[in-house]
Formats: sequence, structure tokens, C-alpha cells
Amino acid sequence: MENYQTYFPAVCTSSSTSSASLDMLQGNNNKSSGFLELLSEMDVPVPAATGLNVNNSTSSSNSGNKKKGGKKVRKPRYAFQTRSQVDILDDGYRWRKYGQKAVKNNKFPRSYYRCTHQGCNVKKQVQRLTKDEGVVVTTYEGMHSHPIEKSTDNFEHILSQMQIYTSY
DNA sequence: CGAATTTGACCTGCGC
DNA sequence: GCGCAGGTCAAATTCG
Repeated sequence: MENYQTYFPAVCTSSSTSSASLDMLQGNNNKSSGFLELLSEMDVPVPAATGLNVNNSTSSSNSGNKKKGGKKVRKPRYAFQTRSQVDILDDGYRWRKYGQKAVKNNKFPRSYYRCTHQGCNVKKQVQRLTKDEGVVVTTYEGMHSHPIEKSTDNFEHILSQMQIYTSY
């Protein structure tokens, strides 16, 4: 649950900015200092652990027994703002897309990904700024509890790939 | 043939 | 209470 800096070590060296929300990223506060911005974690109200609410009309007569420990679970979210032409920033894990929705302020839809590893409920969403087509905001949610499926050698390739797209 | 993606429907939280 | 916006699921489809 510690740092996710292992994702982009070369990038995370940038100073952590003040706690900014996604709304600021959407065009309001535009402080594009470098080519990447790391957002701090922020508390997000999470309904349940896995949140598997079956919306079945059949036998969905729940007595309303919702588990609540009383402790507000804050889910850390890490947002990366990247300059890239491609939305698929492969960080070494396998992701399965489970949704895509259009955002109000954005022309481009937001993609929702989920880690395919069993028991790993890490979520990721990719959003593109309507103002700058080349800017992609990747938000990670949760933490991985398993090794990367790909070799780190490939990771270097990814980094170089990012730089290639970045240099444009 | 299996796994991943697509896409519409559905649910929930929030504001008015 | 209703409507909007965001988030998720699940059946069908496509790709390897």
C-alpha cells in the first residue's frame, strides 16, 4: 500500500504537486510545468469492498443488510498526466476494459480498465483532455498484490516509447 | 475455442 | 422527488 512510484520511477521524481482534483485537470487549473504531473492520493468514498451489487430483478429481495464497519474507507488514487498519442499506457499489468463513458467537459470518452488478475481489484481509468488532445490522464485506483506479468526489460521499452511520443 | 472488447442498460450519489 | 453525471455490469461480438 506504499508508494506506487515503482510505476514510473523516472517520472515520479517530479515534485508532488499540491492536492489537486480531477476537476482541475479538466481545463481549469492548467499549470503544465513539465510533461507529467503526479497527483496525490485523495479520499474517495467507496461503497463496498468489491462492490458487486447484483442488479437482478430475480431474488434481489435484500433485507438491506449492508455491511458497514463505520470506518470510512478512503481509496487512494494516483493520477498521471501524460503527453501521449495513445491512451493505452502499458505499465506492465494486464488490463481488461469494462466500461467507457463520455465526460461532460470532454469530447473524448473516458475508458475504465480493471486488472485481470484474480483477487486484484485494481482499477484504472484513462481520460483525454479535450483542450489538449495529446494529454492523457491515467488514474490508478487500488494497489496490486502480485508481480508484473511482463519483464522489466519491456518496461524500459515502454518508457522509451513514452518519450518518443512525448518529444513530438 | 477462449479471452478480451464493445456497447447499451442499470444503479448510485448529488444538486436543485 | 426528479434529473444529471459518473461508474459498473453483462450479453453479444470480435480477435488471436
